[in-house]
Amino acid sequence: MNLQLQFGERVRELRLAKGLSQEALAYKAGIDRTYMTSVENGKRNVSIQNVEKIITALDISVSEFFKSDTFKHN
Amino acid sequence: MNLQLQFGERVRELRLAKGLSQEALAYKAGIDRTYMTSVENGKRNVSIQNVEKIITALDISVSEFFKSDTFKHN
DNA sequence: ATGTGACTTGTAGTCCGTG
DNA sequence: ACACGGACTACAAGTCACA
Repeated sequence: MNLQLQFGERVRELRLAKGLSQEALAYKAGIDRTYMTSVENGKRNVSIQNVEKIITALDISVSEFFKSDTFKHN
Repeated sequence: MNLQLQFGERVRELRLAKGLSQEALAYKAGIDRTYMTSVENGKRNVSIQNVEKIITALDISVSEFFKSDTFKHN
């Protein structure tokens, strides 16, 4: 069960690429700052609604978000 | 909030392509049969761990699962 | 600006049925 | 085979004090 971890890593990667702080991204996504921290660190079993909020806040499509090699292995 | 709906549709699409029943897929994924029904119908805010379980049961990578045009719009 | 532990409330997810 | 409902338990959502 590590999609949870991979998701967090990918969020961090894209967030940093955009030069945003966790706080700024959390605000954009409409979720709590400390919640964003634990999501990025793979500590939360995020729901698909929050997944959508976060991906949207990253200004990327769901398809692009999961295009990374990280998600290519079964 | 419609990633939830799109996810369900995509699950159904791939499940039917594999000729599986909801019951068979649910069993493979290790989740409840009645739950799979409501997931496919977009009625549930699925957690990322169950997303992973379902995608894995479909014998597809996460990246391939979300490659569909359904997930390309922001 | 990031991370953690602890906590309450709402709902995810299960299990029993029905048509 | 699929969809739905009621009753239940497990756990995610959401927030806070603190470092």
